[in-house]
Amino acid sequence: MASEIASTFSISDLCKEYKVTTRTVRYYEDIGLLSPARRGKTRVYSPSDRTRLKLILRGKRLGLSLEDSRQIIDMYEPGKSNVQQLNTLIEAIQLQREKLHRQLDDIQNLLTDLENAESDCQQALAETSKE
Amino acid sequence: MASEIASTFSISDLCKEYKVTTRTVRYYEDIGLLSPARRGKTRVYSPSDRTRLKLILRGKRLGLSLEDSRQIIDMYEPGKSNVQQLNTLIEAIQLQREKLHRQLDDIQNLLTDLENAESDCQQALAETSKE
DNA sequence: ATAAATATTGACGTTAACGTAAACGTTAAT
DNA sequence: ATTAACGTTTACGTTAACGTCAATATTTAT
Repeated sequence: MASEIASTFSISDLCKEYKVTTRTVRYYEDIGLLSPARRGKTRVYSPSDRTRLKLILRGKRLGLSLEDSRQIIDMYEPGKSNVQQLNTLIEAIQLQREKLHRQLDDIQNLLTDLENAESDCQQALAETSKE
Repeated sequence: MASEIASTFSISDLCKEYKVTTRTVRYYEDIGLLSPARRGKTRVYSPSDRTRLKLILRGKRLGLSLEDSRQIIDMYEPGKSNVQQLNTLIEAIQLQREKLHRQLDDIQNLLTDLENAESDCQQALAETSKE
C-alpha cells in the first residue's frame, strides 16, 4: 500500500492551534457542531473536523452566534437536498451575504472613525510638544 | 431670540428609530454608556446621546461587547488627556484597527465561501431540472 | 512499573445583555 | 374625570457560551 497521510489531531492539538480550551471544543461537540471519531474513549479529530472548528471560530470573530455558524457551515454541503430545500438555502445564503455587506460597511465606517480619532491624538501630541 | 432647534428625543423615539426596547436603552444607562438629561423623572435624549446609541448598536452588529464599544467611543474625545494617556490611546486605537482589518479579511473569506455555496446550489438546481 | 501528562465524564458556577413582570406616577385626549 | 398612552423604578428570570472544579481513566516517558 502507498504511504498514509494519517493527519489526525488530538483535542489538545486543536486547542493549542486555535487558542481555545478543551471545554470549548467539547462544548461544540455537546451541541452537535463537531462529531470527532473515537479511539476507545479518546476523541480523534480529522482534517475536516479541524476545518469546521476553524469556521466556527471565524464566525465568532465576526460576532456570529454558534447557531448562525451552524447554519452557515451547513450551507457548504447542499448534499441530497430537493429543489424546495435548495431554493430555501439560496435565500438564506443571500440573506447572510446582505448582512455581511452591511457589516463591511460598518467596519469601513468604524475604521474611518478610528483613523480620525488617531489623527486627533497625533495633533494633540504635536500641540503638547510645542509648549 | 432666534429659532430654537430643540431636537431632543424621548426614550420611545430612540427605541422606534433603532428597533430596540426601552429595557435596552435603560440598561445602557445603568452601565454608564448613556447619560440622558432629565425633565423631572423623564429621560430626555440629546442628538449626542442619539449618536452614542447609534455607535453602540453599530458595535453590536460587529460583535463587539458593550465594554469594547465603551472603549472605542471614549476614543473619540481625547479631551484633556496628558501625553502618556494619548500614547496609550493611540496604541489602543491601532489595536482596534488591526482587529478590524482581521475582521475585514474574515468577512471577505466568508463572502467568497457563500458565493461558492450559492453557485453550488445553482448548479444542483440546474442538474435537477435536466432530469 | 511508576510518575507525569493527557484524556474522560459529570455537574455546578458565571457573565453579559438583556426579558419580563409588578407596581406605580404623569400627561393627553375624549 | 377617566381611560389610554407613556413614563418611572425595582427586581427576579433567562440564555448563550463557556469556566471551573472533581473524580477517574489512559497514555507516555523514564
